Amino acid sequence: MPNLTLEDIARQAGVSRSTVSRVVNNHPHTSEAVRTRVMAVINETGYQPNVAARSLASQRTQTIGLVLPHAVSSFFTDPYFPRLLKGISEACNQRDYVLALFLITSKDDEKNIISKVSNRSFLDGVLVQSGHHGDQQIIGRLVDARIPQVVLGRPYRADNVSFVNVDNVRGAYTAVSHLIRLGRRRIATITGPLESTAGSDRKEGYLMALHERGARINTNLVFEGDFTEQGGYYAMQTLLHENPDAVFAASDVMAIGAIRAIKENGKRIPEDIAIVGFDDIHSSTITDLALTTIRQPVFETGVRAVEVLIDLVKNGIGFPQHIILDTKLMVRSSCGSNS
Amino acid sequence: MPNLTLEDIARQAGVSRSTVSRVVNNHPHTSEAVRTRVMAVINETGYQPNVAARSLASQRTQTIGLVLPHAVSSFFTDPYFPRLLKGISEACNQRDYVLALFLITSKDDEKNIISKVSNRSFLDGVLVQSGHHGDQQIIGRLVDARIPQVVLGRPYRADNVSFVNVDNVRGAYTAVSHLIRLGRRRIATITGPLESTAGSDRKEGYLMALHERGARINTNLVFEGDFTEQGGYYAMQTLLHENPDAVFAASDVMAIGAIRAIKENGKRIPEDIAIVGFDDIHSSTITDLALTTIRQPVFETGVRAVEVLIDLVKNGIGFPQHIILDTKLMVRSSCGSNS
DNA sequence: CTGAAAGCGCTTACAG
DNA sequence: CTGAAAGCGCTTACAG
Repeated sequence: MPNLTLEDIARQAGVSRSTVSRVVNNHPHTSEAVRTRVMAVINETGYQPNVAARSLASQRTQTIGLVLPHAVSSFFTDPYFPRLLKGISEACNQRDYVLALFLITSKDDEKNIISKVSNRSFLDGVLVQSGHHGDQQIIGRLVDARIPQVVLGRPYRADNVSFVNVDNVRGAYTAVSHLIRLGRRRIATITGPLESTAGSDRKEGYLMALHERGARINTNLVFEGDFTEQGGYYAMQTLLHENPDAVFAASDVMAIGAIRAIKENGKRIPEDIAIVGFDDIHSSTITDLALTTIRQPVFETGVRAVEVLIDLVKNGIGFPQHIILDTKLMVRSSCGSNS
Repeated sequence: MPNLTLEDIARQAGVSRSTVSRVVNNHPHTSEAVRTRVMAVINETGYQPNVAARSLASQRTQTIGLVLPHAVSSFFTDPYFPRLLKGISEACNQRDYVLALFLITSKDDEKNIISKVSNRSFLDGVLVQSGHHGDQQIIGRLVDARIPQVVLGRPYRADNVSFVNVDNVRGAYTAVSHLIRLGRRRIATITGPLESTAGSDRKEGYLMALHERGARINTNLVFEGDFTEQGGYYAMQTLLHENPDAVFAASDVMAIGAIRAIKENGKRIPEDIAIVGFDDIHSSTITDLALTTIRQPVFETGVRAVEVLIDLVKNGIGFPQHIILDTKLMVRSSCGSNS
């Protein structure tokens, strides 16, 4: 069967091409009679509009891109990405946008993808997962190309760019304040990579909470992790030498590693060491211990980012929008209760 | 800046539109002199061809779709998908194809996505993750629409459709044979969902190995899981009543759950119960125990699927291609050594 | 509410 | 090796 065109449908329905186009696109001013006649022919024939022709004429592609720069290594281990992807994907479906995915895994990829993604005729807008210095390049290119973009996470230089982020500072602050309220005094932290904004923001929250109670910071209680279980495990092994009575791990995955180290060391949780994580990944890997943690709205981050992006696409880039979503302390048994 | 067109470049380079097009697309018959002149103008101006116009004229989109039907729930917990995605994504980048992602998370999504994906003008081809009965619908629609497609996994009805799969039967057979060789006699299995082809194929491998040694099957030693850690945990709790001396878990994630149940029960691994998994997810979550497992080439599955798909796109659908990749037994400490 | 017509920016035989 | 020209299949002011 040859591909059907608007022209074919028009002929069969006895109207003009323009009219069929209006029906297909739900334009307001079409008479009920004509509309039903045309729809009948469309359903009968299974006509589907040509996407390229439509984009060419309308200068819209109804497609947005998602760029994951430099194959964020945690992409493969952290449940963060699947949840984010689900939010983005559902939001796109609902608004009738298609999602194009770009995983940057090498320098070659990067060049290629940057030039593809900055072609205005290709995508209506793009979402960039960010939080590392290296991401500035792609963000800058998109700004120069005047392509609507929304950054997921906090970019290093936030001016001129819209982003949707979670309040990492406040989340970490809340976690550590909780430990302080419970009477813990030697509170350690396993940070994320400090060159990432999520890592450094959560560390800042930790410091803020300690400063607030007027404590001096013991730098031996601060250890940089990498958002992996393995990293959490090693970090905790080192921190154990300092005899902490609590730990704030900047991700649940690292908390799981830390717990393993603590147990191997023969200490009890929460009696000897209380622990709080960050993410609320619902990991059943640790159901023998309910982990107190900071829940962050990952799914919602994806949805909001798509909403903002589509707004920029439709109404122009204008002023950058900065959306900061709240986190929530989930109290469970891993840090005990007031003593 | 107004968007540049071929016409603009042609004018500046003093050649025709056709010639610029040939240079841009690396067509063979263009003189070196003209080529360099045109390229100079292109680089100077930053010209990028209009994607829609190109698709419309060439009837190619250079885009392939990846459909994940019914939000395979393990998408959010199993490291399988990120690895698959990486393989697919890298292969696409290298061949200059763009990847459009479709997560089906609801019935509404499904309708929408099926009709979008079966529009010939939209995608050059599509990859469908499969292994459930429900996936037949979308596969059928794509066959009807004569859109090149490759199924990831084994579809229920394999005729007429190309697929790339892992040899699940043989993998499971190898795992269980290994346990038999080690002298284990009460070998249990935690299967995947039996309505999935991966689940039932791996169960078949288990049965094959036992039949081969002439054993009767004890159905109490077979328990259906769901590829989650939680599911593995519960399955193992039940199986423990049967006093098995070995378990074959149809996924590493389930094996992790099973290990938890075994330890809670006070049994030793591998002395009391040997365990073999499937996947080789390199989970550091269980580094206190090195898990013997069947490695499956997930990344390569993605790459091969893209290769086959692009072949179908370029050379016509023709006869369906069935590619079955080998697995490999990774012997570690969780099932001990010969006794 | 509907139609005729211009235009979106490419590719690709067809000549030469 | 290069150019003129047809054609890909839509959308969208502009009239009426």
